[in-house]
Amino acid sequence: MPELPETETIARDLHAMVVGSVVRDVSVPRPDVLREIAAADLCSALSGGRITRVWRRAKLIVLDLTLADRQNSHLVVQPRFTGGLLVDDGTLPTSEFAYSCVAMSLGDGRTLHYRDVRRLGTVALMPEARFLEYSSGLGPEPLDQTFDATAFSGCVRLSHQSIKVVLMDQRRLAGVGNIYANEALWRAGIDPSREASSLTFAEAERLHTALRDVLTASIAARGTSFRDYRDARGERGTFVEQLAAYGRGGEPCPRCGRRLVVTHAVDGRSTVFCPGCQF
DNA sequence: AGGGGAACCCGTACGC
DNA sequence: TGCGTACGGGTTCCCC
Repeated sequence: MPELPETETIARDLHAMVVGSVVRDVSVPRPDVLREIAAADLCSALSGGRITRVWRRAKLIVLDLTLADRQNSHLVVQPRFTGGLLVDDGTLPTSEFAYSCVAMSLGDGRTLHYRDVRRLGTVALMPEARFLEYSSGLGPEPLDQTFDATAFSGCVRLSHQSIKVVLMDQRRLAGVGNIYANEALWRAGIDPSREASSLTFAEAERLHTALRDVLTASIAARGTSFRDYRDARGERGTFVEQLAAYGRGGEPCPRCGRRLVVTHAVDGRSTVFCPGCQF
């Protein structure tokens, strides 16, 4: 379940590890993870390409490539629940790659794997124009310098849906999933089931700060490893220790001591909130 | 238009 | 014990 902080961690690590590398050849043991391109076309397109940057957009890991035909293209990886990118320098046990879906051998002998146990994650190769079109369908980045409380209020308070659903709507706001929606709402003291348009500007301002704070703190802790998530080195993030609400249903609220409630009534997903101090 | 529901996939947990 | 089945989870697509 990598959301923004986990994806950011993977992208930063991976950038340091593979930027400048040339892709030698590609195999696709499980082609059903591919989108927008067939396996044979992916292999021929990537071979001889150079990785110029690895970065994050929303919950996506984006590998910028200059291909052998000099076209700029983007390998867009969406890990969903169990997907991840792993670099094998020859020292990792082969059991780690039992679920490899796409394997790219690099010029220096290492191999970059997209690994995904349940294969709900996806990998797509997008030419520049297609990537821009795709990215433009996603909302603004919550940690962008220019994304202030006014901008946040603007993209959130127009909706008649619940504020939690709106926070997780990738077209309105990029990168927020169930964990950080729950946490931000707890930090801001706002009931997840509130209609988004009912928030005052002051409440939106509070939620904006809470969201940015929780995302920033989680990136500093290298993300939340709740179940499956591992970073590009196969290691867990430690932010799970700092979660106040998510995964803590039934425990006392760290702020007011009332018992945290779990409900599925808001959006069919697990929602945890404090009935004592979230209004 | 915007919202609801199904499909995607398989390890895990649970029931018999 | 061994088999069968329900479940979860984000995004996309289809339909209303």
